[in-house]
Amino acid sequence: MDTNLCHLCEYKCDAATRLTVEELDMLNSSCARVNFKPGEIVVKQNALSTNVVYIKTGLVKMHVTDGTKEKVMKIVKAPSYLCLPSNFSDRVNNFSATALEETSVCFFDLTVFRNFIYTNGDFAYQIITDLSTSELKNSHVLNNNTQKNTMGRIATLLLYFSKEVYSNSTFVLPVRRQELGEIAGTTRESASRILSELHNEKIIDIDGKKIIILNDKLLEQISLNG
Amino acid sequence: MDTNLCHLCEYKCDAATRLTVEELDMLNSSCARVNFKPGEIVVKQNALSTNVVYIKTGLVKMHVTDGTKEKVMKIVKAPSYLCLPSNFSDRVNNFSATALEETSVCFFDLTVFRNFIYTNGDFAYQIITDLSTSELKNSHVLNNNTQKNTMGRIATLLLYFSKEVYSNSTFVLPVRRQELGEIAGTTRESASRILSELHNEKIIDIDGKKIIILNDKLLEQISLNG
DNA sequence: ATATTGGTGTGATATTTATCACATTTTTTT
DNA sequence: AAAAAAATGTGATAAATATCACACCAATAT
Repeated sequence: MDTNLCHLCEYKCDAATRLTVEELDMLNSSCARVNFKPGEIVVKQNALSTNVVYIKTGLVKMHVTDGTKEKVMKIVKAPSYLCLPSNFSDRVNNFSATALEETSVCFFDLTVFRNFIYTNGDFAYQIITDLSTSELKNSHVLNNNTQKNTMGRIATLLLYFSKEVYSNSTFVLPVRRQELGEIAGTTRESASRILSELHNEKIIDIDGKKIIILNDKLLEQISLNG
Repeated sequence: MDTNLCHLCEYKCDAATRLTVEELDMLNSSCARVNFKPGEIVVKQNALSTNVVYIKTGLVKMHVTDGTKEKVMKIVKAPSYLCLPSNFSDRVNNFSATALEETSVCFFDLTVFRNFIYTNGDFAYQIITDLSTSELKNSHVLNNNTQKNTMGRIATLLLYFSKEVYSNSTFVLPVRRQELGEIAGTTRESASRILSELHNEKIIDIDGKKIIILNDKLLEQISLNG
């Protein structure tokens, strides 16, 4: 049996569960499935945004560059759409997306997807809910990045990986120190130094990219900032 | 003639122009129109988000507080919806909104509004476009706030007021220095100092809250950051 | 009109963070 | 396995920004 059919997909997003079997078959015939390895580019900034990009499994970072500096806007965990705002506004990708782990992606035809919004109110409503949730998450990122000191931001990031991504107090960082800094809005050196500090204070254990959170309470405290 | 009818409204948003006369009449009967003076609170953080809030004219700031610090997330200029993401996700206002200038607001019943999404694909599509555009704008704010130094952020803000809000190289700041700092993610003192510096370098002229941009090119340059 | 309050500008200083430099470790290539 | 390249940790220093302090001005209340 070919499990590569949209209506049999076990990674359907909330919106897709609102589609009829016929609609899912239409979606299916416009769907290209691609797997990416860590480091591979899924979406390229400034390219035309002609496909809806949906990650079924895996983890990616969304990032922008202005030519010199590289800023990681956010980490996106599957299942999730990657570029809906670009799809529906200026049709140009505002960010690049790079896989941090083995990631499986579906590319859908934008026209097919767009028609569902017109013809299936349930689907449209769910997309609106998704966009809304995503925008609020972004706001928290903004708040996190502008109101906290560097250690608070790194702490928040470690907790995010531990709780949201890996659901484990032990995990392997999917990024190197340089990128950790870019995500937290600081430098490689500062990121490294702060990990050391957290280690010295016995809040985390470090072995290369492997992190063990020893004192969750305290890390939460630091994350909320001081 | 009663011009206080939605279908006669001259400040209709893009989405509302997709509604039929009948739908606009439904909207109208669920609409409460309120005017706010500068400093008055339009929407309160943590209150239930049971209304769609649409600003027809005026200017507001969206802000959050964690109990101690006050962070201005963004300035929103009419015409615009204020809280769609809160309306459609957790139904609790994630931000407060405070009028910066005389602002006229329509409060719509969320249920009526939500029904239009199910029944009018054109309307739904436009809301999705609006949310998308708004999310991308937020991303730029994030980028602006995390990648630029303080002077760059203040310069960006002055250019925003000049170009986006007042369409004039001379304008009256709708906020005091304290708030200018909060928007730019810095302190009152730093904001004040940077205005002085820009003045000393003959890039702007200052008379209290009145600002004249003298060297637009250079201010753009600073905004892009150095 | 005077007193009180809130807003502002600016110096002095402390704190935070970035930058530079380089030794060390880890990973990749040949 | 050896060599080369990339990533990391950490000290020393510089730069940016916040904090504290206080004088001054403007608006508002008494």
